Amino acid sequence: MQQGDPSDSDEKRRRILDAALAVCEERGVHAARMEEVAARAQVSKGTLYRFFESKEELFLASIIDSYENARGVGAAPMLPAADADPADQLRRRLDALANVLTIVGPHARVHYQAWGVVGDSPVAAARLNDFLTRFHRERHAEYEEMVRAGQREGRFRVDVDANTVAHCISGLVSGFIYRAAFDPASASPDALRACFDMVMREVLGAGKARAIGSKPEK
Amino acid sequence: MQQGDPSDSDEKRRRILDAALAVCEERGVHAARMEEVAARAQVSKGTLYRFFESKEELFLASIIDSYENARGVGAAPMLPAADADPADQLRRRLDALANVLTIVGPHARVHYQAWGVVGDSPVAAARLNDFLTRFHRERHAEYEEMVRAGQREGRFRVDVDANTVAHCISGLVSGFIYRAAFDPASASPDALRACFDMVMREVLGAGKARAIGSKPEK
Amino acid sequence: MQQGDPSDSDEKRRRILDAALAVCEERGVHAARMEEVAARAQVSKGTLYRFFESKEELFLASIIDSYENARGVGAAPMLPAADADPADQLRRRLDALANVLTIVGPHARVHYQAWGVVGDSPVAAARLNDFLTRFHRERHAEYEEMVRAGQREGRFRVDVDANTVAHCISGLVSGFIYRAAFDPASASPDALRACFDMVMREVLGAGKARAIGSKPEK
Amino acid sequence: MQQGDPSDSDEKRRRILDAALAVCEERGVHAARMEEVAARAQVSKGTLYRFFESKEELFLASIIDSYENARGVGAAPMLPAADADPADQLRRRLDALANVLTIVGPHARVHYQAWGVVGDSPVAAARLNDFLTRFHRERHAEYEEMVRAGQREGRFRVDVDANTVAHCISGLVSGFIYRAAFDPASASPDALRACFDMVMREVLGAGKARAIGSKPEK
DNA sequence: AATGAATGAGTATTCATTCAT
DNA sequence: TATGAATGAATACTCATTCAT
Repeated sequence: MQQGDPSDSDEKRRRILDAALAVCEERGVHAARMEEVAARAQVSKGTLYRFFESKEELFLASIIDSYENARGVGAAPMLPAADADPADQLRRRLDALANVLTIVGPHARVHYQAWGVVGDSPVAAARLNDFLTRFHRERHAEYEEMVRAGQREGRFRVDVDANTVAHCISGLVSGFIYRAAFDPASASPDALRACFDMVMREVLGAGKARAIGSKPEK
Repeated sequence: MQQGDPSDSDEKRRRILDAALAVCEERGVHAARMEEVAARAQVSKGTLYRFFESKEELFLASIIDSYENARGVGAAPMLPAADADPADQLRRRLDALANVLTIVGPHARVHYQAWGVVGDSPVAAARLNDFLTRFHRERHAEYEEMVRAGQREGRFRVDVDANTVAHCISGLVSGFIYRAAFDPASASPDALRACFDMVMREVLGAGKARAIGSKPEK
Repeated sequence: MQQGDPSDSDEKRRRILDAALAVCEERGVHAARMEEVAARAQVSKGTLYRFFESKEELFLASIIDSYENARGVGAAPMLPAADADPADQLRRRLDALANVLTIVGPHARVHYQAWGVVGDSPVAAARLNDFLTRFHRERHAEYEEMVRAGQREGRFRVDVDANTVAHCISGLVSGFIYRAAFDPASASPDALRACFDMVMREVLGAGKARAIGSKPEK
Repeated sequence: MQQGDPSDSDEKRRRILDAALAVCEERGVHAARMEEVAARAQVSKGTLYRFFESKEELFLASIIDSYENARGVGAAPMLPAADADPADQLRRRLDALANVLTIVGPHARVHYQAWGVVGDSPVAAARLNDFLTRFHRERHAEYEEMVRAGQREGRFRVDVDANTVAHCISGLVSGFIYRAAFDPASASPDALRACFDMVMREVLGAGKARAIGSKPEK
C-alpha cells in the first residue's frame, strides 16, 4: 500500500457525505447532481463512485448519517449517579429532545425525501425501512426504560403505562419535527416543552410536575 | 357540443389526479413518469398538459389532494346538539384520528416525497409550505376550540392549556402517521388511542377518563 | 392515429439502418456514436430509441440487414426453364457469387465487428449466432440442391458429393470475402472464379469445364 | 540487480498477452477492461502501460499473437527428405490445416473483433491490415510452392494452376474457420477434409486421390 | 519498477414537453 | 380538443490513463 492512511479515506468519505447532504438541502434530492457533490467534496466524480455504488446509495447513506447525527443532539448527558433522580433524568432528556427541533428543523425536509431516493430500488427501500424502524424502536425503548426506572424507584406513578408514555414522547418528537419542517413558528421548542410538561404531569401525578427545562430541585 | 361538458372535464381531472397518486405510490414520485400517468388516466400526454402546467404542478396537486382527502377521514361527524357532551365530541374526534392511521398509513410515503417534487421551484415550494401550514393550523384550531368548548361548559379542567392540548393531538397524529410509514406494527391505531386516553385524562382530570373509542355514557 | 402512414415509419427505419451502417464503416462499431447516427438519419436521438431498444440492437440489426442485402447480389437470376441447363445455372450462380466480392469487400469489416457488438449481451449473441447459422445453412442448401439437380439430370458426375461441393462453394465465398476485407488485391473476383472453375471441373468431369462467367454454350 | 532480468520481463509480457486474450474471449474485445486484464495477469494497471502504449495496442498485439499461434498448428512437420513425396507432404499439411479448425474455432470470434479494436486509429488499422496481408500471403506462398514442387517432381498434374490451388486451400481454411465461429457443427474438420480431398484429386488427377488424413502409401 | 487511487472526458439513455395533424 | 411521435436537454456512470508514493 502506498499511502494506505485510513484516516485519509475516512475524512474523504466524511467530506462526501457532508457535501451530499448540503446539496440535497439546497436543491432537493431529485435535483442534486453528482457533479456538484463531487465539486463540493473536492473530489472527482470517479472517487464518489469508489465510496458509493450509486447516487441512490450515496444519498441514502448521507440521509441516514444525518438522521443519526440528530440522535446525538437528542441524547441528554446522564446526570451523575448521585443526582440520578429519574424525574430529573427524564426531564433533561425531554429538554434535549425539544432542542432537537431547533437543530434538525431546517434540515428535516431532506429526511422526508429519503423515500424519493429509494423509490426505484426495493433493496434500498428495505434498508431505509429497517434503519428507521430500528432507530425509532431504540429511542422508544430508551424512553420506556426511563419511565420504568422511575416507577421502580417509586418516583413515578405506577398506573401509567410506560409503553404509552414512550409512544407519546416519540410521537410528539416526530410530529413536531415534521411540522417544524414547514411551520417552525407553530412547532416551536416551547410548544413541544409544554406538551412534555403534560406528559411529566401524567407520570409524576397531579401537582408534582415542574416545567421541562427548569433547573432541577436541589 | 363545441364547449366540453364541464363535468366531463372535472371527471377527467379527477382521473388524472388519482392516476398520478397511484403511480407515485407504486413507483415513488421520482420514478413516476407522465407517460404512465396518462395511460392510467386513459388520456393522452397532451391532455395532461391541458390540466396541469407541468409534472411538478400535477404531482403537487395530487399530493395536496390526497392530503385533503385524509381530512375527511379524520373529521368525526358531530353528535347532534342535544347529545353534545364536549368529552364525547372530543373522544369521537380522537377516535376518528386514530383511524386515519389505518387509512393514510400505507400512502403516507408519497406525502413525504412532496418536498422532492418542489425541490427546483421556489414558487411550488412556497405553495406546498403554505398549504401545509394552513392545513395544520386549521386542524390545530379545531382541536383547540373543542377543548375550549369543554372548558366553557365546565366539563374540562380549566388549568390545562387548550393550545398545548391541541399541540399534543396534532403532534401525536403527525408523529404516528410518520412512524406508521415504515413501522406500522409499532405505530398502531391502538397505541395512538392509548396516547389519546392520556390526553383525555389530562383534560378531564384524574379518574374521569374513559377509553377512546368506547361507547359514550348515556 | 394522426398520420399513421406506415411507409413514413418504414422509410425512417431504413434511413436509420443505413446511417448506422455508414457510421460503422467509417468509425468502427465501437467508435460509432448514436448522436452521429441520428444526425445522419435526420432524426433525433429519441427517435432512434423508438425504433431500436439500444445501441446494441441498432447495430446488430443494421449488420444483419447489410448481410442480407449481400444475398441479393449473390443470387443469380434463374435462367428461364427452357435454357435450364444445370451447369449453366450453377455457373451463373458462381459468377454472381464472385461479384459479391466486389460489392461486400469494402463493407465486410463491419460484419466481422458484429461479434464485438454483442459481446455484452448473451441474448444478442444468440440472435446473431442463429441468424448466421440459418443464413449460411440456407445458402449451403441452395448450392447442394443445384448440384443434386445436375446429377439427377445426368449433367453432373454422380461420384462427387453434393454436400462437399456445397461446402467448397460456401467455404470459398466466406474465405475470399474475409481475405478481401484486408487484401482485396489477392482475394480478387478473378481468383475466386478460378477456384470455382476447379469446382466446376470436378462436378462436370475432366475436360468439360468452361470458365465461370463465360457465355453459356448455345 | 537493478536492471530486471529480461526473462522476467518476457514472462510478464506473455502473461499479459494471454490474460488479454482470455478476457477478450470471455467478454468480447469491447467489454474487456484493462482492470481485469491486469488482475488476471497478476500485475498492476500501471505495469500494463509499461508494456503496451494503450488498450488498443495491447489488444491488437494479443490478437495478432493469437493469430500467429494458430500458424504453429497449421504447419505440419515436414517429412524427412527421403520420404518426401510431395503428395504426402501436401496431404499432411492439409490434414494439419483441418485440425486448425478444432483449435481456433472456439477462439476465432476474437480475431474478427480486431477490426473493432482499431476502428479509431488509422495507424493501428494499417498495422493490422499489413499483418493480415503478409500472414495470408506467406501461407498462400507456402501452399503454392508445395504444389509447384509436386509439379516439378512430376507427381502433380501440370495443367492445374498452382496459384489457384493455393487460393482454394487458403480460401477454404479461412471460410471454414469463419463459419465454425458460429456453426461448428456445419463447419467440421471432416467437411473441410472432404473439400481438401477434392482439391487433391484435382492436383493428382482423377483416381489418384487418397483421403486426407489417411496414412501415406509406403 | 510497481502500484492502484484519483481523475474526468466521453456517451448511452431517459423523459418532460411540444406541436403537427 | 385530443393525440402521441418527435425532440433534445440533461446526467449518471464508466473506464482508459496518469502519477504520487
